[in-house]
Amino acid sequence: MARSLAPRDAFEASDGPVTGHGADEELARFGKALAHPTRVRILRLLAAKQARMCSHIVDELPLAQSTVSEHLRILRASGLVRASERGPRVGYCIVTPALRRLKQLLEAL
Amino acid sequence: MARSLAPRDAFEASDGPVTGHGADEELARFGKALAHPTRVRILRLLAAKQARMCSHIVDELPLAQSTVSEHLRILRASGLVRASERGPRVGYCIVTPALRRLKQLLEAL
DNA sequence: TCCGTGTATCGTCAATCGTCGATAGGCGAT
DNA sequence: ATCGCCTATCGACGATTGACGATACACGGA
Repeated sequence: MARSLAPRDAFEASDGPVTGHGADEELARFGKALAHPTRVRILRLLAAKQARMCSHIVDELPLAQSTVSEHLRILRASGLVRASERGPRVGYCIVTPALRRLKQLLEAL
Repeated sequence: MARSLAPRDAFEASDGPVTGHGADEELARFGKALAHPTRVRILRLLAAKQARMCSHIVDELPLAQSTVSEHLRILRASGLVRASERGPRVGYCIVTPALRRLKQLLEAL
């Protein structure tokens, strides 16, 4: 199942090379995060700080809570999004260095 | 099957808005193209002009010709890659405006 | 303590992906 | 016209995704 992919919050915004096999994998991970319109939408909501909690996002989208949670998991796994630790009131936010890293990787294309 | 996704060479490097539903779809399409390490690798090969023909790429990768062809199809469908038409000797290349558009969409995040 | 709120995970299902080998089709050269 | 090279498509397969509802889990408050 999909949930086995990333038990916890995932990767660093590695500062390594922008080409080569490692960079290919890294860029592909980011690409995967962006590869669904819903996830792009969620990123925008987080970037605009129009949402912080999962429930806020659920309110904005025509999707079940579990589905949104799953998209958030994928975003976390990519490193683009971070959950400000646990409890029922989890605050999500964009990981700015990761976003910068993504742009950097893309520049190398 | 996967081939039903894009019969022909695909989308323009639209110059439209960088936010909103349309932009979400557009960015997701680019994301999908980047979402596999092999496709990133192929993009690099094309960008470096180390490859032009499908067969060149097949030589560089441990994959069957049909698999590479499929990845190229997906890249074409995203608009990031273009096939310079005609014949058994198809030359592939990066579509620079599309790449620029991708970076532009990403900047809006 | 028990309740309510907010998230994550599970189990399931249909759809899509990534891969291959086989095969079809186009064009240049013989 | 026929042969060979190059690419696209087909059909199959196991794996993964995206979606849901149900359920388990964690914490703050009554």
